[in-house]
Amino acid sequence: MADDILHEIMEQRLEKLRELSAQGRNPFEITRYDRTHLAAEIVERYGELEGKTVKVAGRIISRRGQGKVTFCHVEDRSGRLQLFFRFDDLGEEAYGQLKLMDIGDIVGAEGHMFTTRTGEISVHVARFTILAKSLRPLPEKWHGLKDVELRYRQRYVDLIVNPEVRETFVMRSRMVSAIRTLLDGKQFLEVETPMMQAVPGGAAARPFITHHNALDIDLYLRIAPELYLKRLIVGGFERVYEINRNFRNEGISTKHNPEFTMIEVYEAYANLEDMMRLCEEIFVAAALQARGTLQVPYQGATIDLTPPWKRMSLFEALEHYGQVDTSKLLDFASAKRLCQGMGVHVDERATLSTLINNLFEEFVEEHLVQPTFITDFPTAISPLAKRRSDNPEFTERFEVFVSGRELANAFSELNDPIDQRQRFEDQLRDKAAGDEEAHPMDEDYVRALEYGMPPTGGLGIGIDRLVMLLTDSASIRDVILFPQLKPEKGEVIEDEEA
RNA sequence: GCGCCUGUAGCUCAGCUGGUAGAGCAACGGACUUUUAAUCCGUAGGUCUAGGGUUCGAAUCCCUACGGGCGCACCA
Repeated sequence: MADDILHEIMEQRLEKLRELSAQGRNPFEITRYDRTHLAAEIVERYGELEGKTVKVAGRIISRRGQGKVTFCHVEDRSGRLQLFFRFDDLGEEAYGQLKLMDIGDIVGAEGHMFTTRTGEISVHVARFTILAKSLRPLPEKWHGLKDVELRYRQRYVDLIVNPEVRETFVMRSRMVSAIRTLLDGKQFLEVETPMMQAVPGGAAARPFITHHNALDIDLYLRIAPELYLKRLIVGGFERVYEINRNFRNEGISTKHNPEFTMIEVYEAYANLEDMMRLCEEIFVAAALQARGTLQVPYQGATIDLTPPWKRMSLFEALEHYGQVDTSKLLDFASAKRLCQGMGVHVDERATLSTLINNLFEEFVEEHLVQPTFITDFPTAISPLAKRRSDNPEFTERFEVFVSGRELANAFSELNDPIDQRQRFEDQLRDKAAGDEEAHPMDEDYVRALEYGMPPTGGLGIGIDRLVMLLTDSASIRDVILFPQLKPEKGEVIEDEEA
């Protein structure tokens, strides 16, 4: 806050800034600096650069002064490099400038390449310029920034001082890029569909509500792009995908952030089998990009992503791991009795879906460490999936579990408009019975299906969870740059309208 | 929403059954012309998250609030 009393350290640094300005060297007036090399390039190509002059720029992250000679490390996006300053070379005035430079400052330096006595590749600085003054002290170099609250709130500091954090987000970006490359190569089209929707569909979740003033209507932040992407299949795109945020107004945990990133892929003339192969391919592409191997360490275990992955139906899994009598799981009343009989928690708001989910979490999930397709979900909990032709009580659907966690969900898409309308109506009955997350009716979506949608396979993968897996991160907050936290004091905007 | 843990200097942490706050790093001053967690000497730095209470006396014990972590519930 501007009215806070400035701390002593900041006051000292402001004084240095004033001194620089007085010398006509106000760093904040500088607009560019021409680098010749990045730090990592220099180290890599030292053989040809030795003795040559280079210009580098970055943040000063350490300093070892030794009287008439000073060593610093400067860090740019590629890595770090040592700078060597010597009184005899720089002269009194330039060497004296070092007094005005602090750890954290952004500096440009020019000089020839050499190796110090201890063998470190360094720039023998002939000229340097402070390009931006850092007024706040950085956390300590040795222990870094550990306070998780500060790490999430001030991610910029976390990124400066904790290199593995930077590495995680670089890997995230490269994984997403690898997925795009894979899909683009298969002639999928990346599209963008509405974030603000009048009917929040495509998943079972509570939405965020927002308001459009000019139209004077409430809109919902999307909980999934699914129904719009399938409209595009109707429209003839045949292969589409979207990588973007979904918003769900639910609890926050190590596995849940209110906004999270999903990829959804739809392919016409493809079915569940095709989605299984595509899912495996996407995981493989991301893993090879991020780790260069399909044997990935996760929280002490080793996950083998080599296809083909294990397959097991939902009910097989319940019978196998929990000795659950799955014949009782086709309607709510008997499922409820079964759960009560087995001592499994039955919430007041429980639905058939949540009961099956509870049983699954209780008995099965923890066992699914290696990647596994769980298939054949009941139709009652899969309102957008096509029925199995051999048993209409079940759908052609799978979810992927790795390390006890759901990472993907896919089905052969329901393209029969008559059945789809019926399923929505069933959902409306659930809603009337108190299921807040029952899928709403979407008349326009049914209308789209009435024009005819080819048989289509669809796949959704939670990108954040995939990144967690491939970066060995325990919390979703470690793979989201700015995870949702309660606002800091003074950060809440007071409602000034009315 | 519930339970457990947690909040001390810019950062990382000590501070025992209550006696009014300490280290390392960072900072500031000094020495040091190839260091790398540089070293050595010196200096400064705190409404102990906030507000109540108990007490002669509270960072410490109690209550409340706020923030954060983990687990549960909800969900992906």
